[in-house]
Amino acid sequence: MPVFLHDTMSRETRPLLLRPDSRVFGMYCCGPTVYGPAHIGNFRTFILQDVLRRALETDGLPVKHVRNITDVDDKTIKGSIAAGLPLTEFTRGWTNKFHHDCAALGLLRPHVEPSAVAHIPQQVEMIRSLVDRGHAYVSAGSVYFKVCTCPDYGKLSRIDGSQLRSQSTNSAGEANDADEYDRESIRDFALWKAWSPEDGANRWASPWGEGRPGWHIECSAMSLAHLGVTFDLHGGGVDLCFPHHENEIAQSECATGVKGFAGHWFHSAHLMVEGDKMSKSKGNLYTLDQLVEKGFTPMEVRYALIAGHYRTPLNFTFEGLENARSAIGKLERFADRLLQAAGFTRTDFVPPKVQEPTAAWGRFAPAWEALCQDLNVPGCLGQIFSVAGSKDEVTPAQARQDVCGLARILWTLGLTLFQERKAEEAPPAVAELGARRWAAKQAKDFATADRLRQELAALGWTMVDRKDGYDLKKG
RNA sequence: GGCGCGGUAGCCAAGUGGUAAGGCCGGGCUCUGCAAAAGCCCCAUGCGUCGGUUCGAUUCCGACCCGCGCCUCCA
Repeated sequence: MPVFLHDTMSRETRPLLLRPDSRVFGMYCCGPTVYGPAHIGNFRTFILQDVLRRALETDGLPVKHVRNITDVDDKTIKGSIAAGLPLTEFTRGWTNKFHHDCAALGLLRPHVEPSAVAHIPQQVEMIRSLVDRGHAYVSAGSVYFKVCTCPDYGKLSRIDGSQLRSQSTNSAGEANDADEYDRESIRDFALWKAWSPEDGANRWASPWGEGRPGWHIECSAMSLAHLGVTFDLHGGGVDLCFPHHENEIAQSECATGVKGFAGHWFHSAHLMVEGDKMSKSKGNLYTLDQLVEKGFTPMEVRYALIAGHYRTPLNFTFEGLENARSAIGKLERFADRLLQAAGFTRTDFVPPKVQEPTAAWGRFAPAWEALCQDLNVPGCLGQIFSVAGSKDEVTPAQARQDVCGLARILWTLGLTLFQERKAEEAPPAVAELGARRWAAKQAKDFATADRLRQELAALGWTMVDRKDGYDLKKG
């Protein structure tokens, strides 16, 4: 069964298939701007793209996943100058941090991760083509895209360009950039920006003088370089729909003369935090590190971020994170029972051949079908738990099929079970109390044992008895 | 104003023209010296409001109310 996905351009839910003349499914995703740590809102989008890619691979489609690194723009230049570092050194640090977080969250590495600063010649080339074809003009050393030369501009977001509200001030009430005055129309956007003193040493040669590329052009140039004139799917957060993706379409189609830039548009909804829009001023822009510091595992964060449908804004809350923790625990216990019924051990719980189309789904076929219906992750999770709670008697052979199906579905979701949680080391005084209580219990001196339990509680520790010993937990 | 998304139990969240998955929380039970954990059971005559179509609508149509996002560089 192919994966069906809603397409922003056509507003239809269509199957994702290999094109007749193609051997690989080309997928381009707008990546991070590396000027600081990515926040969980960024990661929601990247995780959703990861789930989509995994679903396609599970379906047996060969995918080429390209996700760029935006390492030359206003923010990276400003950040590097403030940090007193060369641009590439500054962005390398944040790129490494991004990769580290991605690995922790279980994201597959894209097959190609092109850097914008490493593709300046390609961007210049595309701009030159646009100028040659009359789709761009030079003004004061900058180059702008002439929107009125692109009749179908606005087709993705269905915005009628001529009705764009013109504004001479931004949302903060400040006058917009001086370069506004060099544009022929408010709708036109920069392809190349002339060097200005605040760019410091960051300047590149071009036929129009020294400067740097505009923002939108990098994705057009890099998708062309790595996926060709047209490709299968383009993804990003909803906010990129306009103007970024709209501009990409205009640039690419006008530069190559070929329509149908991307076959499918995948936009994921934004994240809210505790009912509020995420913003720096509200201090609710959480990073992975901040959540890990609060004791949550990256897997719990991943679960919480995929627990809502990708086209519905998700309200990220600590309650949701706790919910994810309980749910993962339940999944792990169920997997253990299933493994046991199949005569397997935990180390067998890996899906080495997820892309094997003949691999079994067992009772997890409905869970997979949910994913195929517009990447319905919440529906998929519901199906998994339905199996977990079912009273079906299963034979060992059926259990082995189920194990295969569960492993495949969890791989597709990118959920890794049985990860060790770092146990908090009990201080010596607490460990001493614990040992004394255990001894008292063994001696059936329950009065002393209960007293010691209360003393532990007073110190903020809980003692959990097992058959053969005990654990000390904080809180 | 334009474009778009959503309103389903205490919270989160699927879904369907034929009478509401699942998770969390809560309640009960079992087990356990206690506690915790775990397992089992229970938990929306109801799906924003009002009309319409229909044998039948939460699901289709219309209107309205409410919340949210984007509208030039935020995933």
